[in-house]
Amino acid sequence: MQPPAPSPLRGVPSPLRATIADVAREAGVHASTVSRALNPATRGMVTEAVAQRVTEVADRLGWRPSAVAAGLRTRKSRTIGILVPDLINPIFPPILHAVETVLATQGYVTLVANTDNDAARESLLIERMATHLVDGLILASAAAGTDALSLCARFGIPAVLINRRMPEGAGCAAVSAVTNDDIHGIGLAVDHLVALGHRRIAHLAGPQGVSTARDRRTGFLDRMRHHGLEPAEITTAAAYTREAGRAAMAALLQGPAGTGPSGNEPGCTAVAVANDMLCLGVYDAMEAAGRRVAADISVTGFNDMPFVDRIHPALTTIRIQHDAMGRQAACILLAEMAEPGLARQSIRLVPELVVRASTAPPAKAP
Amino acid sequence: MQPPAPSPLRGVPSPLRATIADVAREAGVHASTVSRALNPATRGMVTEAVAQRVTEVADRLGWRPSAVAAGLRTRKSRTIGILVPDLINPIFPPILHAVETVLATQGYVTLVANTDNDAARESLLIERMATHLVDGLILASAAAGTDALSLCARFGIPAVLINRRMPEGAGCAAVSAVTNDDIHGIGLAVDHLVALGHRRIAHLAGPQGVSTARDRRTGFLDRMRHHGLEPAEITTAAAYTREAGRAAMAALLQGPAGTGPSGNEPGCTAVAVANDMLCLGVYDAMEAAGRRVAADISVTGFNDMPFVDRIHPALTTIRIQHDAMGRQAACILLAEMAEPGLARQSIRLVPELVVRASTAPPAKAP
DNA sequence: TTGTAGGCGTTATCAA
DNA sequence: TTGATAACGCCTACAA
Repeated sequence: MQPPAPSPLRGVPSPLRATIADVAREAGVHASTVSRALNPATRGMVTEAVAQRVTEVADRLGWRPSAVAAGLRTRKSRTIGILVPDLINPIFPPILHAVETVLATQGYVTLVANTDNDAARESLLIERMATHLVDGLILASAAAGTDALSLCARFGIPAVLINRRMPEGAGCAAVSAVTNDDIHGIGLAVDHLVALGHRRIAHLAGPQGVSTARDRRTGFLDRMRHHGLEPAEITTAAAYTREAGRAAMAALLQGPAGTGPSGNEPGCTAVAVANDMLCLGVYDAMEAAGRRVAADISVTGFNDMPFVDRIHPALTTIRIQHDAMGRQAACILLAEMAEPGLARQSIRLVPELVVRASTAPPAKAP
Repeated sequence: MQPPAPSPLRGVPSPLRATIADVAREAGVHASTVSRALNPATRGMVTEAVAQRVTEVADRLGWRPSAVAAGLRTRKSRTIGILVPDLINPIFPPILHAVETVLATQGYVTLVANTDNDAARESLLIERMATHLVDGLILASAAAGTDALSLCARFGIPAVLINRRMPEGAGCAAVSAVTNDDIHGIGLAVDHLVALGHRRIAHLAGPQGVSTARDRRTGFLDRMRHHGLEPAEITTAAAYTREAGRAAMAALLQGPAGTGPSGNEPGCTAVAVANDMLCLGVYDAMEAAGRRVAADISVTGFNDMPFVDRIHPALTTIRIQHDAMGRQAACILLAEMAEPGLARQSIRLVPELVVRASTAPPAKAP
């Protein structure tokens, strides 16, 4: 009969919000009628007059639906989770933004969580999201050997991989994925360097646990072979971070013993790096070693993440379709949520080369 | 009697997970005993032998707690929400990371949502999070004139503001906040420019809806007055984005009619910009106009966001304490969740000047 | 220490 | 079209 206390003491477990029962009492109808009137999907089952009155009362009492109570019955939350390995990497926010934009049009809200590249944390987050009844999951974090997909299967949560895919024939349940054509992308970098005249080209790879890293490495080797070249060297960074990039490049600059002209020179005139984040560290290492990017050693990145057009020298890199990637993933997820039996699909987006100032013809041998 | 179907068809609303009742039946005890045995907080109320057996059965059946059902009773979720205005701005991820790290130690999981600087979306997200029973909220997005705080109060959700604070005496409920000393920070930039010999200094301000923008503007004016200088010009960018920065700087480069030596010169030799994101646009505009950063016009930023040490010329800026900001906010939130009556606190962190290459003495008049 | 019963707020299935 | 009733899965007085 009373509206809920107007300003409940914070933290006191009193009835904070009006419930359907409150509205029913006040409007003089049964709770189930209120439920029907207030739920857009069932509003048609109720006389317009009743619907109006109920709505009016609900507004007056400040009623809000309890997603928890509704979820307990319906197992739905109109919420989608996104797992990201590392929000600090600027390529993810634009992708997230695209995902959110699409999902918002369908009334879904998006919750992002950071796995920090930690498989245990990833599992915890998936469990937690499952328990909060997310209707679907977008995984930008899943690495091979992770429980992510089996957890999704166990909880019956539709999931779409993004940016990374599971190893072919890994025996795990089929999932849809939206990825880059990483093999093609790194090939563009190699072609560009070769066209500039480089022959001794190194690859600075990322941690091989994820498909992007493996594909870029494979693609590098393939394309070098295509040009009849031996890879000068392949180093693997410990993580996709600036610091790991610096460390890996520092090692590479030492050069394999006896390869360089003076025996202690880097064995390459160009490096195709596995991603832009690593490139920042590569620049750091080169600066520390007194080498000039482009003039001494050409560098290519991957991702065209925001801001790399303004670093110095501006980075030549492979642009991926951030926006399309997010949009496609969201669309596939929506489709699979609507129709769970739908065939899984794997979309591979085509990247393009963006030439800037970090690449140049090799310096003449002294 | 049966464990739940081992591999339930996805999307079919069958009993996906074992419930406490299933475990009880299988273990030959009552459901409430199972509840007590499985809840760490009440496990002591049960014989160790029973606890063991119950746990074992629960594991075997793959039981998972349903946060939804539990939340419906307890109104708790051990989940914290974070609202961010724009994930694409690289200053937020490091702050989020610090928040997550602290909260994770207490067993809380963190869910991030993007408001996109949209008040309506912000309200929707808060409602949605409330309805998902987040135990607390960290708001990096709240602008003046927003419903955020009243929504939190209505739902009884403890909240802490971060990076921004509410206007003093705005009549809104008191909230704790962790911010920068923006007034001091921009003062450091002015001092630095004045020390270099600049007298005609402009300010490129951010949208005045948020406290950071207002404080930096105020601080700029104060400090100029302190030095006995008139501000050369104050332009306000339409948003905290690179593009808005470019547009604002382009306008500023036109110069107020007749101010420059030739009547169409910019009326300043230096610009103190309200944040680093805008600076990227400032660089763009200067490049387009054929002006050199530092050599022609000095530029200072604010935030020391990741990567600005590698743009060209490296940005002189004001470093804020990302990490401390996140940590402090998380700690305050934890304290206020534990003890709702706690006095609100406002922490202001002290920023520092980082001198790089985007500032230099003013060019001699031709 | 364990069992009993009732309820958290909503929706779904009946019957009227 | 509306009302009655029973879940959804868990927690918690209270009683035994």
